[in-house]
Amino acid sequence: MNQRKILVTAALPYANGPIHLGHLVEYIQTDIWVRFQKLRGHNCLFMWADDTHGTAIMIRARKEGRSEEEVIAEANAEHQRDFAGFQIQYDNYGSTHSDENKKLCGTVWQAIRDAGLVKEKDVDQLFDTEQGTFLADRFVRGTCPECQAENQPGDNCSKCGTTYSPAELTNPVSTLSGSTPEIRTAKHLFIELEQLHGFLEDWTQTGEHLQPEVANYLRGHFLGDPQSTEGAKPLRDWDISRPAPYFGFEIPDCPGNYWYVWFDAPIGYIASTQQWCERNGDSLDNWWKNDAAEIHHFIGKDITYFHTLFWPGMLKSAGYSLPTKVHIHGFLTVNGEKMSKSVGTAFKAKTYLDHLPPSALRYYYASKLGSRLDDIDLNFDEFISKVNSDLVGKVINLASRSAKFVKETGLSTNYPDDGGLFESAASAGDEIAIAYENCDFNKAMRLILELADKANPFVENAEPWNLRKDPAKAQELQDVCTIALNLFRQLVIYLSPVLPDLAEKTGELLNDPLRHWDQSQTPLTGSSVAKFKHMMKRIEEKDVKAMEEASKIEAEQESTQVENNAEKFVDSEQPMIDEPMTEECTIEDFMKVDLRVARIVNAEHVEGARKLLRLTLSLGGDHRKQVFAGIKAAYEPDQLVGRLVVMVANLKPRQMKFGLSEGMVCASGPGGEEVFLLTPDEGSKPGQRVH
RNA sequence: GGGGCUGUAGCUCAGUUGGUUAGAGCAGGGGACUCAUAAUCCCUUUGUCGCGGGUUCGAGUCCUGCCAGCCCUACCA
Repeated sequence: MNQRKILVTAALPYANGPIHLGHLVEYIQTDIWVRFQKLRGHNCLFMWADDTHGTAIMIRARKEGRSEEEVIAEANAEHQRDFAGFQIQYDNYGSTHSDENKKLCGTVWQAIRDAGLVKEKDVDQLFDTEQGTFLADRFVRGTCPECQAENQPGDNCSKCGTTYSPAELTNPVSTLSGSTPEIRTAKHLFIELEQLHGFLEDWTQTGEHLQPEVANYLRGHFLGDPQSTEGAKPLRDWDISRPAPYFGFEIPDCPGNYWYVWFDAPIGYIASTQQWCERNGDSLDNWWKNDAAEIHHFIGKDITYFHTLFWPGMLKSAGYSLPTKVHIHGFLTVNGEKMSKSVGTAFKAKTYLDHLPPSALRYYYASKLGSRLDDIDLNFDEFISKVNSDLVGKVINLASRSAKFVKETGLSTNYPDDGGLFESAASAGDEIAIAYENCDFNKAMRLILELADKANPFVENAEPWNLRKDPAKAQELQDVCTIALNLFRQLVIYLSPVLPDLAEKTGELLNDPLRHWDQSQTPLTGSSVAKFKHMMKRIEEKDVKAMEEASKIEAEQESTQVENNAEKFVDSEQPMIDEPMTEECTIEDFMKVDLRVARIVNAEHVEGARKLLRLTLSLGGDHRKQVFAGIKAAYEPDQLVGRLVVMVANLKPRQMKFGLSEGMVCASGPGGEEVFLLTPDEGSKPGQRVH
């Protein structure tokens, strides 16, 4: 067999959230396919990375008060932890926020420029003045201009279905700050994809690279049919830039503008490969500019057009290899329903692993996954019965019912006559391999289980438990068990892309590691047999219930947080109207004000004062400040003693009627009873400066 | 609104270029066995192939209309 060079990618997980069982459909599918190719002896690489750019990450970092780099580093670690937990094995895990990626983006960009595909257009977009950012549609809500329904999303009305641009909304509100955004015009860069129409028509419609329903979808929706009466439809220009602020890479020849996340994300596939090449002394062109190397992308149907139109267009323009195949899968439903975070059916990878073994899900997905785009359903009753009856009851049962009879003797030195069982299972290998190759994993599993269904009756008829009672039949007993264990081993080799763990344990049991598909074609003889240990536990309903329960609790906790956030979003605009924004100041201006954390060590009423309390503030050590604060109506002195506040420490002391005030305590609110002191978060210490 | 995909036994699905009485696993029923993680083996019940038209000697399979579900609908991802 010729050794193929195969480069595989899965969609890049977005660094803004945890991995859940829906993601894992794809990642497990990809991993199985990669493991299968490696098992067949091909030179196969799985190149992967986190997708790190875009508004969502930027907003999240702001909310959490840390840098984007911190957010994505944490996500990266969590993601890789989850993948390890599910035995997903990749050759490199990079990040789209890497030097390699930045450079490659520049190269691809230049090529696209040189090809004359880039043009500039002005775009009207809503701008959140409070957050200082342009708003993507999903960060805007407002009243539908058509039917007046309130609180509608930025792109179309959920009541009447009208589509519009966010700028057309009546009373638009930014969901980030609750403020009213204004329309601003900004320059955007576009790629004129239509110039590549002919190429994309050819590439998508050859039938080689895409599943037929995907090709139909693209033709029906984007490309049009040149043969039809309506003819081809022009492809729209692709808006490839975002004005600052944006978390991403700044476009070198267009300062102040950044590549849209979907531009740099797929280039991350190449960047990840480059990291691998540098580590392993290989050249990038060997993989991405080499007709002898195949490139396979695994993605979900939601990101079809990025990978089947824009991406091939980019690759073509930049002179890289085009995808050999884009494998597109459907979504996961849970017990027949769409996954839902709020109901708690979007099970996190970690939650699953806390209660259930990874192999079970890997096998269950494999038994459901086909080469088409149908959604697959995770039904827990079926999950339990499939794993238990197929794997434990049928496959592993072969070993557990025969291994201990040959623990002393090992396997027979010559493979006995098994009535052609091994031979016919060996020849079924080709069909199973084809099913794997075509991503028809469900078919592969069906074929393998058919073999198991033939192996068990063999043991049944041979009755090794009776043979062992008669010392004269020792040889026969060893032969029967040699056959049973070889049939078992053969099944495990076929299953090993799905169940690497089982393959490992089987290798140990029979003292012969399973490394290559071809080992399924020759019986193993004369090998010693180790003491049999359970290779996989039956799934118990209580474990599934425990996981469901844990997930529900997580969902409830999160939804409380979301509600709290939602309240912020309906905030009144009144404060901003009452006190409009002051003029811009520089960082230097700000730094003149020395804000410090202080502890109120004493608070008392001031005789004769209507509004003031006398506070004694400690900045640590002997540093004390006396401050008269106009908060008498809002706070009782007793409530204040001991708590931390923020004060202006270098304010010029001011002689007041009742004494010298040596600073100010920070508070918000219009005054009177509505005064709210600022409180530093736990952990801050008196005397620390606020930056 | 437009488009894609799906609809076969209680459940999950196979059904190749249209060709005899439509299949498998699980679940259900009956029996056997006891080596094995209450595992295994044998036998067995179940279908208006979403609905209605059409093409054909013949349709689960092709065409068409309808119904239902899922998904997509480009400066949203």
